[in-house]
Amino acid sequence: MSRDKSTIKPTEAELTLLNILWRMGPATVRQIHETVSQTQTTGYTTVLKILQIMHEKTLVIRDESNRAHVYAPANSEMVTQSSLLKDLVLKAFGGSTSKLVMRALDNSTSKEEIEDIRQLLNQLEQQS
Amino acid sequence: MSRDKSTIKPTEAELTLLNILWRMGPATVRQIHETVSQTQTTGYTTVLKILQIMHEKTLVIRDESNRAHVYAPANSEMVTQSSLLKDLVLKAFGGSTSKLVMRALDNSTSKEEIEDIRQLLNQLEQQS
DNA sequence: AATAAGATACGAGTATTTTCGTATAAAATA
DNA sequence: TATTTTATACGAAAATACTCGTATCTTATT
Repeated sequence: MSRDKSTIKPTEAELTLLNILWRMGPATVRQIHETVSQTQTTGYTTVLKILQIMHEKTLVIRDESNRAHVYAPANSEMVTQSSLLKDLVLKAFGGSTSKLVMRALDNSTSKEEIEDIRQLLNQLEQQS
Repeated sequence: MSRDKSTIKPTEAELTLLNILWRMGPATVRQIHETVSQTQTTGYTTVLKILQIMHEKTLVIRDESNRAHVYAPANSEMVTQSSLLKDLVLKAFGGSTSKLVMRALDNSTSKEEIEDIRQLLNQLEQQS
């Protein structure tokens, strides 16, 4: 049961930091650590280390021109979300995106959300 | 960055075996291993061990009345898919299911799929 | 200039997941 | 009955992910 190394799938800890970077924009380790600390107790050097690993994996880029390096996501939130969805579609939905979509929708979905999705479906139909 | 132990989220290897069980129905280790071997090279005792761990975690149930135990999923494919989606919504879509749905849909979605989803939306609207 | 504060690098410990070899028991077969 | 085949259990190694302490360097402060 080997893993696919071609896909750059962030681990959970990495995804936590990516989420912060998408919200904050480029940030130093200190800034990121402060934000993480609002919801978790994680050491400063732990955050630093994970960012260094993410840099090796090219999940983030960094500006080293100043002493405190400034980290930024290598890929947009959109691209990463799509990648994570693609992975889940393959591993849990037999490759069928529509099955995933239909499973995601349930009676907790609001009228507004339903309307938003309808509009997107209309747009997609026009394009094809 | 600790993990949530309350949620029973299968690991990747575990999900692989669950997929097989959902397709095959209840099966022995040997049967499961044979199926796994069609796409991967994994030892017999590796599959056995993972099933034993899954049994401890109650991801599967098993019938021990015969020498060769018969394993079956503890939860339906539907329940597990929903659980995995919920997890992804929280960790990568800020808790918004509609954002996930809209990201999942793109111009590779076929007309048939679009129509299927439309019908589901109609049904949901009626219920609420 | 000396000291303190703040930064990165890096090794290594811990936890989790995946892997498989070996021991042992039960059943089939010779 | 003896032997071979086929099971499970279990320990532990290997791979991956997460955590942090300490060394070292740079900048700021006294």
